[in-house]
Amino acid sequence: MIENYDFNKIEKKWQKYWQEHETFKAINGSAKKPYYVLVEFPYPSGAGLHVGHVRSYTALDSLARLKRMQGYNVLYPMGWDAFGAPAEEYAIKNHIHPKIAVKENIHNFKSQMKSLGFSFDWSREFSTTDPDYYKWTQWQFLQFYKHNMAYKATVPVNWCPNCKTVLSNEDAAGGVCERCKTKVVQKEKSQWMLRMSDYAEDLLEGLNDTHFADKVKLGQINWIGKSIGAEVDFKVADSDYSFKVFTTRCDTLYGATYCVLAPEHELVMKITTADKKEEVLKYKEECALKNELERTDLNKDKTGVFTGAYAINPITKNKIPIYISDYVLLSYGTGAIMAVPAHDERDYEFAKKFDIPIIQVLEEVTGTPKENESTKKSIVAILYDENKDEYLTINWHDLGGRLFVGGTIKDNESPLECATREIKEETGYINFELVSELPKINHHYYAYNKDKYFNIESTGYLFKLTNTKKSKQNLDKDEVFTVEWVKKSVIESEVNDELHKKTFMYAINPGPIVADGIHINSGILNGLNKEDAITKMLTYLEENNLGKKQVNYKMRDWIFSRQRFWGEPIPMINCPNCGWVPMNEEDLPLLLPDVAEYEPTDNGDSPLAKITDWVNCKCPKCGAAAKRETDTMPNWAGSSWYFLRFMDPHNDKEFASMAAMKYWNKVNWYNGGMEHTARHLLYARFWVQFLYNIGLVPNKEMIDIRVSHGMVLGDNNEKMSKSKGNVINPDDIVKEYGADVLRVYEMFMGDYEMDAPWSTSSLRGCKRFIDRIIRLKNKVVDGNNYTESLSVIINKTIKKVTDDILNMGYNTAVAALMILLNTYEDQSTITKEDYHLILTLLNPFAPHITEELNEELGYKPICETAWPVYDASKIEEQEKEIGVQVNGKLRASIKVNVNDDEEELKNKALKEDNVKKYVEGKEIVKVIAIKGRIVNIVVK
RNA sequence: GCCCAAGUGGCGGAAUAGGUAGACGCACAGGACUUAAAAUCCUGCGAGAUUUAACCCUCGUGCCGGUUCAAGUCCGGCCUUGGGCACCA
Repeated sequence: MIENYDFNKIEKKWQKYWQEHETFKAINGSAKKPYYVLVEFPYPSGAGLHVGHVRSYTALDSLARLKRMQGYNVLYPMGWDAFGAPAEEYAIKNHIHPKIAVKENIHNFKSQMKSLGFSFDWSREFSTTDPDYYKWTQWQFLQFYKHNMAYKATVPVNWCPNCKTVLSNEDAAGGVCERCKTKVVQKEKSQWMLRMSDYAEDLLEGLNDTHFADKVKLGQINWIGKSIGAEVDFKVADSDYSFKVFTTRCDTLYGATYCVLAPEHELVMKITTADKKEEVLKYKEECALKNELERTDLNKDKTGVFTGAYAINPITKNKIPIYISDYVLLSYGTGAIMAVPAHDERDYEFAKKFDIPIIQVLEEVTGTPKENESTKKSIVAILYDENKDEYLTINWHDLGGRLFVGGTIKDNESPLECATREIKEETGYINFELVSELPKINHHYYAYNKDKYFNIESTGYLFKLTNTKKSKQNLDKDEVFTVEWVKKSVIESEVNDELHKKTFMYAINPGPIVADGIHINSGILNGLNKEDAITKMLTYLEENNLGKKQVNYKMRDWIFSRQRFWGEPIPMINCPNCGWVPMNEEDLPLLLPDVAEYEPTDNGDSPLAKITDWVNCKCPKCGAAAKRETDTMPNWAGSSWYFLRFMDPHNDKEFASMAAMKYWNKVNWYNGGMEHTARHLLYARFWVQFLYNIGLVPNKEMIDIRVSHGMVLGDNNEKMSKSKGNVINPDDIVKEYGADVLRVYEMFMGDYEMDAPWSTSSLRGCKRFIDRIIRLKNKVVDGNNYTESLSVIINKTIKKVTDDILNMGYNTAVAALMILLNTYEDQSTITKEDYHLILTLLNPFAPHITEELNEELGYKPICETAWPVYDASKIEEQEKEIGVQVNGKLRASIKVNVNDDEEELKNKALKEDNVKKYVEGKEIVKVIAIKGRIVNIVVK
């Protein structure tokens, strides 16, 4: 660094100052307004702090510092989410208790964080692995249990037969064991579950009380997976059996041409006819052998078997076949579906394979409906030449562009006859055969030659040319076009008519119609759109006792057991007399034992199961010899409520006092990684809502704003990893460039919410920026006011930086400060106040050097002064330069007063030579003049 | 396959409501200072045509269309990349 500025010394000096003055200590119950800034606490890995951590911690640090200077009592805490697999694996390898490795890692992380000058309130620090903390995690589990929200159930887990261990879904990715690549199998295990699905609707509705980013909300919504639909009763023909199906598309009931039961459905063997028994049994066995991963992996090709039985479609009364297939899951809905192949991807695929009828009951709509339309039926015929890979088109040139053969169906003519006739008449081709009839389309258009609006039902056909022989065309005299064979690409770019475009899409891309439209072949629903038809059908079903409205969710209960050592022990005891008994609350915490072996057991039980003197205990209820639960809690548990503990971290009577939680009220701003916006956030919200319902927290939602940051990638645009050799260690950067430069660079590197690659030369640019800030001191002269000529830009910059920090526009905030610096540098001198201002605005990003320079000016520390307020009246510029366009093209720019009216702007614009050049000799059709923005002159 | 996000100079990225595209920074080039280098300062920097020069002109925000006086921004379709989900009826 330049001159006498040793940034290492300066940074240490101010970090010491903040520590000694408890500058960042949050005070519970302070009269100041509370503001709670939270960034996800890290897992303290052995690799140390990542430059990605620095990005989000700096961003929220700038927010915390700004809010503090605005007079808020800011809580910006930090802690450690230290349970989890890596520490456990390290322990297995080295026979060291994971808590020792965790302690070292925390120490390392903390000193790294301190070197970066984050304004955390370290007095509130804790780790999820502290007994004082996990005591309360266990206590809360007991509350779940006591309110019948925790229960044991047998569920399948991923099991590696080679490692003899239970695998998480992440470790079993792709159906093979992460470590030994052995095929993972499913194994049934009894596990603790939390009744999270009971909260599905609350978790969905609760989103309305939050200000999460839209994409975060969407993630929550998708995970919960609510679908509103109907449960419809289907009778089995010639029997007393019936079954229910769940459907979100009861409007397509007229198109239901078969039913499918899950192979495990209890009705399957009861309805299967004698001749099909063997085949059905065989299929059921095949399915039972597949694990879930295989069942979903094999989704390329549909499989299934006909049961021999038929169901009665409750609305058409038609007999439709009942199949079994593993594409229907027993665990969702009723384990049975009605299949509508015309309007569902999976049903379409299945029907094609098993040759089941496909009935279209909904037409897509193209064009715009108008009043007083005439109706008619017509065709669009696409003729394909396999040899040339080309399609036959009719080019109307300026009259109507490129189209396929089309025409109106005459009386006493079928659509197919019409299509055949039209191809012959319009193009002369006579030898072709039908490939497929395409779905019908409801099309609205305007016919110029007849000056009339039409609403037509168009049927599409795809034909294949068999030979190129032609007869004479038979054309009306207004049919002036050329017949052209063209490639697919030409059609995609030149056929603009919506009807013909869509017909072509159906031809080359056959499949079900899942879009909205209007119903056909649908009795009482004909003419209705999807939404109205669903409503009408629901009413009809309910009135006729055929079914009812039903809501389903994808979200399941939370599997809460892990067969692992390094997690919170689940405080439950299994007594031979009393069954599962919760531990007494006063006996918590249930500590993890101090042992030296952490290998999982051969049967998949947690390593804790081997520690007999830990396992064996007395039943709290009857005193009999009993055994502890040996499973531990998932990593998600401790992180589901840590933000509450930060509000009152040293409380030994409660997990946090109601008074403390009421004071802080909510986490105002919560930042974390994209990968946690779905599950962690959902678990945390579920946990909070439960605590709220039993009266232990003040709000149903304890997090107000949630945003997520982008990753810092390596300079090769790939994720940083040791193996790719693109890892940047923040320590190295702090040592060479200083914490302030690193912080400013990470804020400046790009859009905060997006991934951004590391660039060391860009980092150097930020060093230059800081150096220039230091050198700027040479221009400072006495003066307690802003330099008058700088007033506008100063006030603008205050506004920009303030707004940007509050809206995550960190990169543009830094850019605004660079612009201010450039302007300062153009001056021969600046006042102390000018200088103090830029230091203050830069302080949230570069807190050390700005404090140092500010101290040299003789001001009191920035962290103890108020954030500057801009003067709105000084921001408005009276004079402005705006563009002048002629026919939408920029031709000049003019200086205007912001209050100039339309007439004034027009006059000024027309005085410009270059504007005159384009206007002269032409008629001015229209002038669009918008105050202080733009003038556009339209000429003819 | 479905859902979401993104695609703008050599690069990272700007562009509150559709209103002068390319702010700010990097890299690069030329110049100043220096014996020299580094550092620093000044100038230029989307592509192309034209010109002594300036102005000016044409094109340009992944591709093809559309709406509009005006489109990076809105609408329809397509392509590519990244992320999430995985037969959820």
